[in-house]
Amino acid sequence: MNEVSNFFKSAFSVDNIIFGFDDGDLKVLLIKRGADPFKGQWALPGDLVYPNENLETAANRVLFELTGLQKVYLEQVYTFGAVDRHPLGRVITIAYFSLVKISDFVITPSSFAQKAKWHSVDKAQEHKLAFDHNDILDKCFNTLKTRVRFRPVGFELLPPKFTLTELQHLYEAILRTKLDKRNFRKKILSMNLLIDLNEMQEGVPHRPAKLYSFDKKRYFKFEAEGFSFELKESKKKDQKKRFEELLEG
Amino acid sequence: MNEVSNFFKSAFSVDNIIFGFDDGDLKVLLIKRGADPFKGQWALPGDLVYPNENLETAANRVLFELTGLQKVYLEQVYTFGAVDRHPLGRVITIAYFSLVKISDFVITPSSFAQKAKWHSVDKAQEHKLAFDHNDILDKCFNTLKTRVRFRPVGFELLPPKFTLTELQHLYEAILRTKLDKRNFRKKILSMNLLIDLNEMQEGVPHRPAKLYSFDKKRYFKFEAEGFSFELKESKKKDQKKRFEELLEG
DNA sequence: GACCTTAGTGTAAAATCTACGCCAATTGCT
DNA sequence: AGCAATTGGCGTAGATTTTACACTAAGGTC
Repeated sequence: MNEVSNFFKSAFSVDNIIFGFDDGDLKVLLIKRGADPFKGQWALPGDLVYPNENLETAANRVLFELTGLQKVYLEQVYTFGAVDRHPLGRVITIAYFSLVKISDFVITPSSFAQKAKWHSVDKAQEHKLAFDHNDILDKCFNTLKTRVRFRPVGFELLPPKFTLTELQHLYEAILRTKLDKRNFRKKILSMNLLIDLNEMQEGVPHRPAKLYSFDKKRYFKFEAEGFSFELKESKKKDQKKRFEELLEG
Repeated sequence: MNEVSNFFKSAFSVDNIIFGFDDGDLKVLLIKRGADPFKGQWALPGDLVYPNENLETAANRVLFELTGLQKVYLEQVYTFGAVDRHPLGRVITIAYFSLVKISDFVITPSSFAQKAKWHSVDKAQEHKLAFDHNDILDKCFNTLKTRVRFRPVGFELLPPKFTLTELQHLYEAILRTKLDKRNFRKKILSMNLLIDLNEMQEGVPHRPAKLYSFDKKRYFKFEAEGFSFELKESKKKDQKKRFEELLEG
């Protein structure tokens, strides 16, 4: 036990929590495991890290093999290392979360990806996932929640052109709260992070909304300076209640 | 390379960034390495994680062996896993930071601890530390900076009884900024997290200050509810400048 | 053209944040 | 005893930010 070589008998993996936003709903990409352990159960996509591979490289690899996407938002969240978390040996896992635009997403032909499916986050949290993946999902969702309040990462989840209402719905889905429309717009527009495209939605059965895109330059400038992106939820009680009813119904 | 057994040839360690506060200065505990690699260089205290040991247990163990302290604030920060970060093999390290009251601290007789020394964080950042420990220190210091703005973790660094000025100096040392005295007091007191002990400082060569302690009950209550502890720095330019001069001088 | 749906907009009151200066209490020195 | 030196402790007015809130506009469908 005191031999150094005894320590070099463990492995590490990365697990990816891939969030997407579609249909007013925050989703997470899960795969159905084809092999033991936990064969047949839903799990987070992940893989062992190659001996000569950096952690972030591994996370990007998993993401790419599954979605065909590169250069998307990816952030290390937490490392899970309970002794018994993996039935085959000592394997700790480093959890990353990434944000993808579902519109960009195409199922890749890899066998890995065949069994991938978007689940709404609520539903996924109710499932019994493989390994300690429920813990990992919870932790990452919480991180996303706080992240979105202080960094404008939400845009990573939207298509290149979006309406203010879509943006608001995204925030509401992540924060699981209802926001005041006028205050939300005021706040977002006052940051000057949006570019008004002078285009309109088309083919919607109601008044079309203006389309905006995200001003990356300004984003990086702010980020360098360090800024806060906090959004407060409505404090009025009935408004909260109304939203809770919406969530339940 | 595709044999699973090939993956089980790596190890992981924990590294502890132990912050303390003394003499108006934020400190970090470093040890002088007694063995290769990096013999004679300053390094963060850390150790390989035992095969049957949880990560947090390992971090607590390192902390205890070095300081004799248990049950102190400890938080996982980030995992560093560059392929070449350790000269002897593939070793990734999970960085934890902890906050200790220097007043509680007694040098323990372990050989490990013999070579431990508190360094002011600025100075430590200027040193060339072993491994990638400079990166780790920077990351953890930044995490502390943001943590302190939103959670009242600062109290973990102070003795059980402290004055408002001491508390303010602590915040200023961590945030590396100057805060307005009256606004700081107003803000802190308005949170009702402090207990007025109705005691005074003794033996100081000036008007003695009131002593306060931290109200843990309220802290946990707030934490459960989720609250913000943001403190804004003074916006007036000359005040900022004055502080920069202070830092330099 | 009636109706349905979502888009888009302003304001007043409340709360919070910011800047700012002076007297009080103690020690130590003469 | 008196004075100098040091830090403690306190209030307010103006600016800014946040919050609550409701109606008209535009387009599609039938």
